[in-house]
Amino acid sequence: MAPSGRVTIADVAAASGVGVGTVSRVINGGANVRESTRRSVLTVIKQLGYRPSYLAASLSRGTPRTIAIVVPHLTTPSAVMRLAGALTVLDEQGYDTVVCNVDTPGQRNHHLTALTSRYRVDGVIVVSLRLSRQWLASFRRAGVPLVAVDAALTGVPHTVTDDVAGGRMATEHLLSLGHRRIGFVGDRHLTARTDLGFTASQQRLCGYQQALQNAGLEYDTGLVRRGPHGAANAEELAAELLALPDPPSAIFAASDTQAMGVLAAADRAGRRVPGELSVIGFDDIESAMLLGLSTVRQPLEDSGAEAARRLCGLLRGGPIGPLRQQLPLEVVHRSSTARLRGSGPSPAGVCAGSAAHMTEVGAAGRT
Amino acid sequence: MAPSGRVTIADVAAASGVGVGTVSRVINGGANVRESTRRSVLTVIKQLGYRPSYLAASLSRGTPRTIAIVVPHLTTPSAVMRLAGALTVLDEQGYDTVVCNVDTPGQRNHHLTALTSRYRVDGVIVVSLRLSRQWLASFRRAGVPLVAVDAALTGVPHTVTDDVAGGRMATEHLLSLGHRRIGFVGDRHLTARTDLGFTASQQRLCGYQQALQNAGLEYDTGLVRRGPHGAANAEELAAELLALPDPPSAIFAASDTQAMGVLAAADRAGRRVPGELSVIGFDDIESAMLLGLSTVRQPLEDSGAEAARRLCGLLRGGPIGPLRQQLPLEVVHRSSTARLRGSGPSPAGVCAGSAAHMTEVGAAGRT
DNA sequence: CCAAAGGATGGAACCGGTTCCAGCGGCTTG
DNA sequence: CAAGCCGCTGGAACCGGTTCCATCCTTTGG
Repeated sequence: MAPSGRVTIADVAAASGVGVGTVSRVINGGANVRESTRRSVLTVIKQLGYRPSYLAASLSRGTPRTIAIVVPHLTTPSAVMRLAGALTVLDEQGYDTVVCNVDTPGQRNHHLTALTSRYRVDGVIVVSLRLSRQWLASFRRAGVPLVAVDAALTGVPHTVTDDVAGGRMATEHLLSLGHRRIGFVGDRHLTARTDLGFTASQQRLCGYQQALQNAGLEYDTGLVRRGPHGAANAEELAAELLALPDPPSAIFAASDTQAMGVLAAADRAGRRVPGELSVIGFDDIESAMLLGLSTVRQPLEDSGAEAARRLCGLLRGGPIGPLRQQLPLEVVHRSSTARLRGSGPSPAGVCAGSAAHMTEVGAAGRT
Repeated sequence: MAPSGRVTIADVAAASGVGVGTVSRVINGGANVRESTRRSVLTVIKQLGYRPSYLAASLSRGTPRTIAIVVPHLTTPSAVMRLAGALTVLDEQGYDTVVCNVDTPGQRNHHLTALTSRYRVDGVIVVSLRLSRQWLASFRRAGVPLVAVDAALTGVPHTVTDDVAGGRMATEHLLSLGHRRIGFVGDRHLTARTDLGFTASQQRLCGYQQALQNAGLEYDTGLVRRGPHGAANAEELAAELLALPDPPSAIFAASDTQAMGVLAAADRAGRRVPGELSVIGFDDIESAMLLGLSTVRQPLEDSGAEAARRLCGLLRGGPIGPLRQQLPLEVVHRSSTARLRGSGPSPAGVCAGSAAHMTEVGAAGRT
C-alpha cells in the first residue's frame, strides 16, 4: 500500500496478492479471470478507494477516447441542437466530448491551433464553420480526423442541407400563397477573415432569387435587407422593409431567430400576421412551433448525430462513404403565412428541393 | 528519427542534437533556453511535424487540466447560457471542458459514476441537479472538487439565486398592477429518484404563496397548475386556467419557456395580452426580450461563469469563501404585464428580495 | 498414468511526456 | 588565481496504466 498519495494499480495488486495484469483485467472487460479472484480484487479496490487513472490508461492504450466539437455561437438554438445531437451519439459510443465554443475568429484560431498542434483528441467535429484551405491542410498534416456539419469542406465528410433549395422552397411557399412582393431578411455576407464566414444566409438568398426568377418576377434589391445576425438586428431590418412606400406582403427570414425579429417588427408596426404580412423562417427551432411560425425545417439534432456517427465510423476505420451527406428539408406551414388577400386560390405550391414534402401542422398562436 | 509511427519528443531531441529536457523546455514556457537553441528546436519540430501528446504531458504533470460540467436538458435556453458562461471562463483559464448532458436519472448516474470512479478530470461543475447525499459522499471520498450552479448542495460551494424571493417579486409585480386573481403555471414536484428533481419551480411557488399571504389574499389551489416541463405542457395548463368560470387576470409562469406556452394559450383562447391577461415569466432568456415578456431576470451566464471561477480558485487551492454565493434577481417590466382594468393607479410595487431593483425596459411587441 | 491443450496469472516493457539533479563552461569577485 | 555563481544542458527516474509473453496449474484425451 502506498504510504501516501494516490492509490495505484500496483497498490491494489499488492494488497490483493495478485499481479498488476490481473487487476487490469478485472477493471476492464475482465476476460480470463477466475471469479473468486475477480471478487477479491474488486473488494480491495473498494476498500482502498482505488480510482484508475484515465490519463494513464489512455496513454498506454494509445487513444484518449475523446473528441472535440467546435461550435460557433453556442447560445443560438440551432447550434445547441446540433451539439446535443452529437453529444448523444458520442455518449453512446463511449467518447468524451470537449466543447469548444467560438464567438470570434480569434477564438476559432485559438481552438483550431490547440487541436492541430497537440495530440489531444481522436477526432474533431466542426459545426457551421467554413475552414480555410490552410486549416484543412493543418488537420490533414496532423492526421486529425475531421467531419463537418452545416459546412461543405472540400475533402472532409460533411453533413449538410441544400440551403439554396431551402431558400427556394420558402420563397415558393410564399409565391404559392399569392404573394408577389416578398422581402428577404438575412445575415450580411462577410469574409472568413473578419468573421466566421457563415454561408447559409447567402445561399438561402440565392434560392430566393431563383424562385423569383422561376416565377418570372423581378429581383428587387430594395426588398432585400442584410445585417449582423441576431433577432434585434433583424427587427430593425424588417422595420425598414415595412416602412417602404410599397412594402412587401411577405418576408422570408433566413433563420427562425431572425424571423422572430421580423414578427416583433410587424407587431410594433401594427401589421397583423398573417393577415397583413406573411412571415416564414428557417430551421424550425422550438420557439417556431410555439409562435406558430411557418418555416423550413431542417433536422438540426440529426445533423449533429449523423456527423458524430460518421466520425465514429471513420475512427473505427470503416469506409467513409460519400463525402457529402445531405439531409432533407421540409416546409412547415403554420399560422404565420397565409394567402394574400385578393388573390384567388391557387393550386398546391410546387416545392422544388431535395425532399420537398410540405406538411400542414396545427399550431398554437395567430388564430 | 522514428522509423514509423508517431514522432516523439525523443525524435525531436535526437534530430536537433539536444536532450529531451531542452525540447520540453522549448515547448512549454521555455525558461532558461538559449535563443539559438530554441529556434533550432522549433525548426525541427516544424520539420518533423511533431505534436506533443497531451495525454503524456497530463500524466506526467499529474493533472489533466480538464473539468467536466454536468448539465441537465442541455437544449433549454437557461442551461445553455449557464454552460456558455462556464465555458468562457474555463477557456480563459486554460481548462478543457467535457460536457455531460443529462436527460434522465439513468444518464445522470452514468456520468456521475464515471466521474467519481475514475480519475479523469480536475473538478466538476454541476448545474441545476439536486445530488443525493450518497453522490455527495462519493465525490468527497473520491476527492473530486465540486461546485454547483442553481442547486444548493450541502457542503459544496454553490452559486444560486433566491427562487423564493424571485417568486415573491414576480407575484408582487402583478399585485402592484392591481391583479388579485393570479394563476401559477410551473413544473410538477418530483422526487430525485424518478426524475432529476429540480426545485426551482417549487420554490418560486412558495414565493408566490408568500406574496399572496402578505397581500392578505387567499391561496387558491384552483389557480395553480403544475405539469411536466416544456412550453407545450405549459400551454395546456394555461388553457385550463383560462377556461375557468372565474379565470385569473394574470399568470406567473415559473420559467420563460413556460411563459411562452402561456402566451400561446392566451393567443389561442383569444385573450389579448396584456389587455385581458398579464403574464410574467422567470429567467429572462433571449426570447423574452423579443416577445416583450415581463420576467424576473436572473444572471444565467454569470452564474455559470461564477461557478467556473470558484472551481478554478478551489483547484488553485485558494480560500473557498462562503459556500453559498447568491446572485441578484430583478423584475423586468416589458409589455406582457399591465395594470388590471378598473383598478386605480397604485404606488410603486414593493419588491422584496435580495436585490430588488425594478427596471422598465422598452421592448418590442404587444403595443 | 502421461501428454497436450488451455485457462489463469505475474511481470517486464512500453506509452510519451515532465522534472529534478548533476555537470559544465564562462564570468564575477576577493 | 581560486572559489563561487549562474545560465544552459543532458538524461534518468517517474507518472500509472495496458499488453504481451512466459509460466504454472488444471483438465481432458489417449
